[in-house]
Amino acid sequence: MTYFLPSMYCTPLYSSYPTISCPPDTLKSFEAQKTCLSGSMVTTACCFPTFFFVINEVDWTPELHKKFVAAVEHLGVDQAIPSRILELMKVEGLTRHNVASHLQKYRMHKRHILPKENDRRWPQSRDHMRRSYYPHKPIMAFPPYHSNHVLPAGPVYPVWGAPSNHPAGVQMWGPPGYPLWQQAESWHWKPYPGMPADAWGCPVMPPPHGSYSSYPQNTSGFQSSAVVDNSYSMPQNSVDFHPAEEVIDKVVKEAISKPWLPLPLGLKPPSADSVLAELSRQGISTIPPHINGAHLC
DNA sequence: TCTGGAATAT
DNA sequence: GATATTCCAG
Repeated sequence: MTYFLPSMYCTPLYSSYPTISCPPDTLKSFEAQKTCLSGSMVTTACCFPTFFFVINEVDWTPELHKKFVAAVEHLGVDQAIPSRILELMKVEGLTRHNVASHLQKYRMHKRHILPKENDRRWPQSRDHMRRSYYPHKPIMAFPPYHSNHVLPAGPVYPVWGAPSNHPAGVQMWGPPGYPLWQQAESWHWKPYPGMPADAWGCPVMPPPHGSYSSYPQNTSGFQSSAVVDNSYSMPQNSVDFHPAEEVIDKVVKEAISKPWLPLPLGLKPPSADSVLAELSRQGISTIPPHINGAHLC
């Protein structure tokens, strides 16, 4: 899955580092930030002079998974092959490979779960009970913060998270008539490691003492002060809640103004080929020198 | 050459 | 553990 973030999140500082490696902790906290910022999950990111790439990993949200299951059920188990599932799902950006991979897992899960269900039709683990209270991931794409950000005319990223009739913590393996599947404890919505489950879509809240300069530049600090610490609890209905964009802005601006401090965003570059292909797809014919010929991986 | 599916890598 | 990537048979 590919999408862009507004250029404001790509600083000149970043652009001087066509190849950026980051420690796992940084990348992890970057994940946490993205959760706050967009409500979407991805794992690989790269920053270029004018924009910020996030590529390649599909977030199989409950909503997306439901589409997948609906397609599989519609086709029937025997006819459910990646290309046809993809056709039925009608999800822009999703590839046959993505679907094939998910289908593989889906089939493995069915093989693994169904025999168990004969013995225990209504598993009610404590985890499941807790997950039932997880809020929805927010429906939230990046607003155009600045008019000069480099973004395609239309959204190029899928925005999952339409409210469903099911708790967001529940992955629905199987057709709607089979609640036992959606309660399979081995297949569930997972929060980020180190983050409380109810931090999904957690808006970035200001620190209690009101000074943004107290935000550490390293992301573990950012994470602990703004994301993981849910003492800044969000409203009950997180779907309708918008993050404190101005707070995000300030954090980013501070990162720009203090380039000597560690970067707040963990960046892991994609392959040069995928970047060039994406640029081409976006109709960008002029390849910035940072990208063209840069050592990207 | 393309596709699906299993195995393997990340 | 989840997803992507690779490999191979059809």
